[in-house]
Amino acid sequence: MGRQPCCEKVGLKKGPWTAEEDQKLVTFLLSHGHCCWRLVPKLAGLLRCGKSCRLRWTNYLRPDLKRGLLSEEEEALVIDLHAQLGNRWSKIAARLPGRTDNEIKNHWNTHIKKKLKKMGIDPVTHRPLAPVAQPLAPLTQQRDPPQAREEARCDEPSKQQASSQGPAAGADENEDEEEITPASAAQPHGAGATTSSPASAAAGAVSPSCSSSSASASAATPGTDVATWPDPIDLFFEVDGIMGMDWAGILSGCGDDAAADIGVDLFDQYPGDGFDEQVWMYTGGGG
DNA sequence: AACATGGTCAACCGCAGTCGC
DNA sequence: TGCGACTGCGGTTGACCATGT
Repeated sequence: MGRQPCCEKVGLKKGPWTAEEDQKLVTFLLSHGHCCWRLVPKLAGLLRCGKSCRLRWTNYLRPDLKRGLLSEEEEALVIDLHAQLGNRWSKIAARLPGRTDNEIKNHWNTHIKKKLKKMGIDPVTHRPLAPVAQPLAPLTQQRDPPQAREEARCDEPSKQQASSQGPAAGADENEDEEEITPASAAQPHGAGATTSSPASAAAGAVSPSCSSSSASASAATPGTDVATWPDPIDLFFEVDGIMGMDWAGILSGCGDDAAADIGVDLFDQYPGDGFDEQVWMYTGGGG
């Protein structure tokens, strides 16, 4: 007994959004907010399903979105959070103001994953890929310093993710929130300040971070020790001279293009007059 | 200059969780 | 308490663009 589709698919448009559709959706949402996504397309005069509208809004039209490449701090944070949370992109995205889960997921799959692999790190487990230069020694031979234990611990969430995401992801939702709360609390959504501090905050206040060099490790997971594994994030940014890239330039050059691509400057239409991003975010969320 | 290949990103699909009746 | 509807999430796909041959 299958579920009903989220909307009547007959006659509904699919595929890339046009500038006109974007404009309709933004105009509607900015003036009405969204009470329930199912009604949005009808009320906004769009031949799309609500789900599609929500996605478009969430991933592309939201005023608080940053566009462009992730900064190195953001990448570091993503790696760090991924080590803790696994593929829970929405959770990770929640720690990066202005970034969407889709964007982070894409960035992970296209950039970070490759870099990690190139470095010989398993992007899933954040551990060295098995039979490379330094095969894992038997546990009894591992003499892991605290730092190594921290990194080893990063394996836990990933393994849960890989093996049994369901229970881990579902039942522990609140626990996760609490666990990482220090980081998230320091980063209200839309704050726009993306620095490395959340990562280190998470690292220090929460569970040991993969990127952190702080020695707070206590409960290493037996069997996951990696004796002399370098800090993955430090290593990551040494690869391909990423550190040397002109991130600021890249970032500054990207934002406008995205808007130009859709042929409409969304927020030219909604100048400061009556438009407050912060307020709008809550308007949209609250319905 | 044309074609082939690879990379990136936006969007869709299906599942799971939550909420209301 | 059970059922159905809605929302959100993560995985996957397909189109577009850039680069290499």
